[in-house]
Amino acid sequence: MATIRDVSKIAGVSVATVSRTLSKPDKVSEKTRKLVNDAIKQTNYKPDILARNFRTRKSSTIVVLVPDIANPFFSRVIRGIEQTAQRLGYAVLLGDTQGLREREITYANMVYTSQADGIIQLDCHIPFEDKNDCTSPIVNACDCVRGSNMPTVQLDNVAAAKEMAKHIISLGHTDIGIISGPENSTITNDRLRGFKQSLEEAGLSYNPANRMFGDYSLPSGAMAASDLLSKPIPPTAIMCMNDEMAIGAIRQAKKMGFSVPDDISVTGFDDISFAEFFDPPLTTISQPAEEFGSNAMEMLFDLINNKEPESKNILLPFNLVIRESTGNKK
Amino acid sequence: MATIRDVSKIAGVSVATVSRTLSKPDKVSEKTRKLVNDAIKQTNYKPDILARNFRTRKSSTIVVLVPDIANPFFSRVIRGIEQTAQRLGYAVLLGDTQGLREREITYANMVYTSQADGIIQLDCHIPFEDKNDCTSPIVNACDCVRGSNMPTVQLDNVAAAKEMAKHIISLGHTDIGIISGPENSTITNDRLRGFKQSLEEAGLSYNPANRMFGDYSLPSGAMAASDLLSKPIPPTAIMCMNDEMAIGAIRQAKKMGFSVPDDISVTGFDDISFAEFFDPPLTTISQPAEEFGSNAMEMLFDLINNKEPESKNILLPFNLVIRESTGNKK
DNA sequence: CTGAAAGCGCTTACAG
DNA sequence: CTGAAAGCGCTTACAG
Repeated sequence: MATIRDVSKIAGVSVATVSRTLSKPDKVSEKTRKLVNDAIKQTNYKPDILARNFRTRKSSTIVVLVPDIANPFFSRVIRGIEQTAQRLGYAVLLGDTQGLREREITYANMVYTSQADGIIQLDCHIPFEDKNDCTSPIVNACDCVRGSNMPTVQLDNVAAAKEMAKHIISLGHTDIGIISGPENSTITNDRLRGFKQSLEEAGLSYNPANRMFGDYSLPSGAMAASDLLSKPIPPTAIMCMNDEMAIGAIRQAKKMGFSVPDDISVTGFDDISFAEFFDPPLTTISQPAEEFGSNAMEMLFDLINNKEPESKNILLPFNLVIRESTGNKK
Repeated sequence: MATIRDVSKIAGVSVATVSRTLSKPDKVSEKTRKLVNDAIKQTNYKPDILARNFRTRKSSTIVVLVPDIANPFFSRVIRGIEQTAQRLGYAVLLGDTQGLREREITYANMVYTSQADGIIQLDCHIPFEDKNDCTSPIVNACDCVRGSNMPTVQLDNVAAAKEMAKHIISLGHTDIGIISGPENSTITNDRLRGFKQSLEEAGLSYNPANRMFGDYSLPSGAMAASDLLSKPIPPTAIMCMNDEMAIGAIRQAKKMGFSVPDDISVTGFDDISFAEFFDPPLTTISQPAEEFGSNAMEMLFDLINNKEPESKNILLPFNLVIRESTGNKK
């Protein structure tokens, strides 16, 4: 591979001039610029970005910590990150953490080792050994740590769950099951809170026995639904904290001979592409997945470059999408 | 941040010795080793990997070119890549190309600029300006370019499609629609070939009017099915080239009043997690998605390190999974 | 086993 | 507008 030195020799100028021609062409005379560009073409020179990054002390790379890349919602978030990163001149390193603290720390350490300039964390953990030492540029998106000083991009999960519960209650349901995510997730807690608020406003009481735990996967939704529907008097509606669990729940309900929504209404969350194509199409909360990514990346860009972001706590809009998996209580 | 120089001063040794303590501790006396390690702890020294990479002329990073990261099959492949890369000491850069040649080239160029040591391409394109100049370490996985000299990891798509078609034919279907991927894809062509082979072996003729084109998305499957089922005499079975299109097709069939599989059998390909939970559960071909990734990464590792890979053309096993979306012709 | 020294390919004040 | 020179933080022959 040709280096900047090879180019400078052929062009008959110094390496500084070649460098300048590349980075600040207006600071170079037209004549010299042509000389250099010709030499670049002749040698098929490509600047060594690794050397440049090393010299300028920035990697122009960010690392994204994602608990599960195969989750369709996160995939879309990452797509949003990648597109914006590309536009802003950053490369994206993939850190599939499986939610493991050890892997989160390993990947987050890349900032200390100059391999990355910043971090986007999609899980509700602080990915540092010392939780008080969040000195790295980091944005916490999607499921966010409550009360940390990390900047966030999130949904108003309380309000969204509240609106969903309200919709269910408006259909006449009073005995409502809930399939929630794992207990230590901020998203889970917020959505549960919204659910409870709607119950309360409707004068209904929250029955902890109606709450089942899943892990956001299809089978976990099916298992939870099985428990709920095996009760002597099963609930007439189930609110699920994501679409996968809702799809698993509906599948299980059908298997057990329940009709959806005639016997039981089921709702999801996220509005993944499959939601609309499922039978019945899922009533759910749509979220602008790509925007989580693009907003997080833009904010991180400001943080890395010591600009004050417009906002350090972005709340993205949601939308209740009513389809056919919910119906009036019979 | 502390540098290797800071550590060396505190430990009272040369930087070379600090470097050695890190990379070849057995070449350093126990006493010195302790001195150095203490100094490392005291200064909280973290080696600058960017500098190390620059110095050793390798980035320990690979870039993966994926047409669509939100595709559930590719997500799993990438998960396999990431896990194996991590194990082998490589970081993974994400190149969401949207199938665009321009973006493929941009990302593939990272090898020339020292930002990456190798490439995994998941699409059937040669991602270089000059298609004959595949000098970069590259592995072509999933949808592979036919007749290029890039090493490959793929499925025997001809055999898989053949087996699927055989299954459909064995149920008595003779008028079979096919919803295929885009025309220029190797996967598409191979699967079509397998389909035709089974027809031929069964003495059936291939009817080009029964072939619809999709783009592997849910809506495209629905649209294609709509065309197929609007025919005066619609086919009694539809073979789809992936699960999303099959799910879209079933959804559309149901909308149009067809029962699946009673009126029409529908098959998918990939066995994504939703396939099993759909109604009816999808008859499909399962592929070991993560293994595409791990095999590709292992092969790329050998290529990067100038070891001869065990095989340069890996064929992964598939499995016909018969569920309830296929049934006997009535 | 250890250290002095060269050097990886760039960028960037500085001087002219 | 241009060049000489320093230097980013490491690694690695080489010599002892």
